[in-house]
Amino acid sequence: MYVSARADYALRAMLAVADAAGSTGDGGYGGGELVKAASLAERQDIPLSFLQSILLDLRRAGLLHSHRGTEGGYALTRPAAEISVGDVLRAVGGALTSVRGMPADRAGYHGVAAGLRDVWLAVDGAIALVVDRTTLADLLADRAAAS
Amino acid sequence: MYVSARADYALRAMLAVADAAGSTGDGGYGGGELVKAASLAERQDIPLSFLQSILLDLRRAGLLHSHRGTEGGYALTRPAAEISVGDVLRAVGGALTSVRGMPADRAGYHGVAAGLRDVWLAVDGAIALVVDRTTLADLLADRAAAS
DNA sequence: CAGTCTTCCTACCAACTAAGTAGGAATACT
DNA sequence: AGTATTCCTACTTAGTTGGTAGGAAGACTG
Repeated sequence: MYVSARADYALRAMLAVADAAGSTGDGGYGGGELVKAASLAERQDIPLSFLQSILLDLRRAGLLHSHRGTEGGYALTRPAAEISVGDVLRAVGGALTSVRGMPADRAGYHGVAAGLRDVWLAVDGAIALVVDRTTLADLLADRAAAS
Repeated sequence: MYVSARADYALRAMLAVADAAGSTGDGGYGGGELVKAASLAERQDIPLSFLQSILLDLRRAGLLHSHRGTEGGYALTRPAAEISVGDVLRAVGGALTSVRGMPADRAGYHGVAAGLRDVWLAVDGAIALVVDRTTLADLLADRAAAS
């Protein structure tokens, strides 16, 4: 699996949003707790203008809610426990497994290589199992337990 | 997981070598059954000169044995049942999982994102389980069963 | 209503990687 | 000697990724 900078930043930003809002005690989910893009960029060392285009993807995917203006910012649309790592990856990246730039399920093998398609599908399923099982809340809890 | 053209071609070439030698009845493993690069290229629609650089990788990784000259060609160094898909992928591609171009185990997260590293390691393990369990012989057998 | 803050959106640039090509040197057989 | 084939290096080309610039649109304050 290849994790692009875009996907990596997206996850870190989502975690930072969940953490900032969650510190108020409502489990990371509350309409009033908006976090500014500049604050996220600073806390996770992400170039601001690049981050903004990523936040746009996340909003279009329905994972974030945004608000403009002086007291604007971003907030989760669902509790952190209901957002999985896979949700975020698919919001910015497309398919989890790709063969030569195309999704794994349209590979087009022939002859002796016909069995490869099933291997890629099995890999895709194995990855999905891991990333869909892990939620943002899990990752934040791990951190709290480790510190 | 991203499967590059190089990795895809490598697997198809290895399968073709195993199949060509295996048709003699010795299970795909015999020093005398050399397959020419041009023959592999034609059977799996791979650009010949590109294939040659891939075969070189496979030879350096110890998966193929080669012989020059008029009756030259390539053969497996081990029976097809002892070569896994993962062996081939690692021969041409490096790490199975990479984050921003670097191996998953040296990610360097801080703050709220610290838990991500464990996610990537879990993904890497899940992929390895699939590709190391599947051998070239398995794939050839699947094809025989399906036809 | 003017001013300020922030998100929103499009277009663009630079660097890198992947994919594929070309040409020749070394080796093995006849 | 001649021919066939692997071997190896260097190069070209096209696409993607990572990142930047500059403004338009909306939201609050006074």
